[in-house]
Amino acid sequence: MAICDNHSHFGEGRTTGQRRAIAAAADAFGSAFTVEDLVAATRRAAPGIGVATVYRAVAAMEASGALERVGSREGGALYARCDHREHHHHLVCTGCGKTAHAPCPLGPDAAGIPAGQDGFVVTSHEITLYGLCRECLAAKTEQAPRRAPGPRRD
Amino acid sequence: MAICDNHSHFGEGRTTGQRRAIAAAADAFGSAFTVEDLVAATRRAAPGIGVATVYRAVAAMEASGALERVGSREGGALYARCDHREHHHHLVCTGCGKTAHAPCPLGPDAAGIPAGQDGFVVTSHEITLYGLCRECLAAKTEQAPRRAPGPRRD
DNA sequence: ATGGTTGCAAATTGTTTGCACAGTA
DNA sequence: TACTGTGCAAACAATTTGCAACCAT
Repeated sequence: MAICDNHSHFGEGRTTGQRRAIAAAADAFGSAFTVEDLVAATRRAAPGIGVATVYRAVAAMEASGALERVGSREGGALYARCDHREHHHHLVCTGCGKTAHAPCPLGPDAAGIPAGQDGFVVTSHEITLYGLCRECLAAKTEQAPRRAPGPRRD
Repeated sequence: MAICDNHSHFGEGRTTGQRRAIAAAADAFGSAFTVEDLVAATRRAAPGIGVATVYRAVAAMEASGALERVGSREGGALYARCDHREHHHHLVCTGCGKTAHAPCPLGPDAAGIPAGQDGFVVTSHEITLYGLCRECLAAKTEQAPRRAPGPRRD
């Protein structure tokens, strides 16, 4: 799958300057970002861009698999660049929000899922690993342990 | 842990009629529910209860571990009764929203997490299993496959 | 020319908060 | 009596949508 046609981040849509700017801004992030972040970043290249446009672009990118929702941070959804290559999950740094991809700890094709529980048939799963990236870990150990933006269940 | 004192669902709080009604309503659910659902259910026993009260009660119950957020459904958080006994996860039926507990597929104390990825140190994880409960599975197989409220990433 | 895209602002919606009053401990 | 919990409504914040102008194709 992943009918990754010629169109870079958006599935079908037209290639406009704004969309290009949004895609570029998204690519530039090395960590997860909120729509708000993306708007701010995009505006550095396309000053007058509207929030709605970014929301619509994000929806399109998510639909085409160029973006993935990796959780949420205090009322705002977190996204990360990510080409739907194959089944994988995300590591999210609770310190800075940086994300990394992680192989599925359940195995190749999600084998190992304790199915049958109460007659349930598991069809899919969702895993998010929280932790600290190298930098945040270093910062944390050399200073007094501070409160981190704890894992949000969303 | 789970300093489950005499106070049933709320940690410290006082025992009021409303809170009792809310707790009872929460207990009555066999599946995950949104705050909206809970408000509706509670109102059958305590007609005049306010939304804010329920939100506050939900927050208290979540804090005390009597309730757990198990995802979100189209803009609304999903909760489920759940006493924080030990580390576990949830099975959510994509057909009806029913939930069940599931042991952690990663093992007793989350061993098996592919840590070290990019210098990350994994401190916690979050897993939600989606699938179909016995009833929904039966309903699905005997009829034409219908679209289910697909797993929301939150 | 055609239809998707954009901006702006208004509208929605889920959730929180301020405040005066009621009820528990 | 001293607070905590409750209701109501206003406040908020994230996200969506209507609509006219705009621009790839």
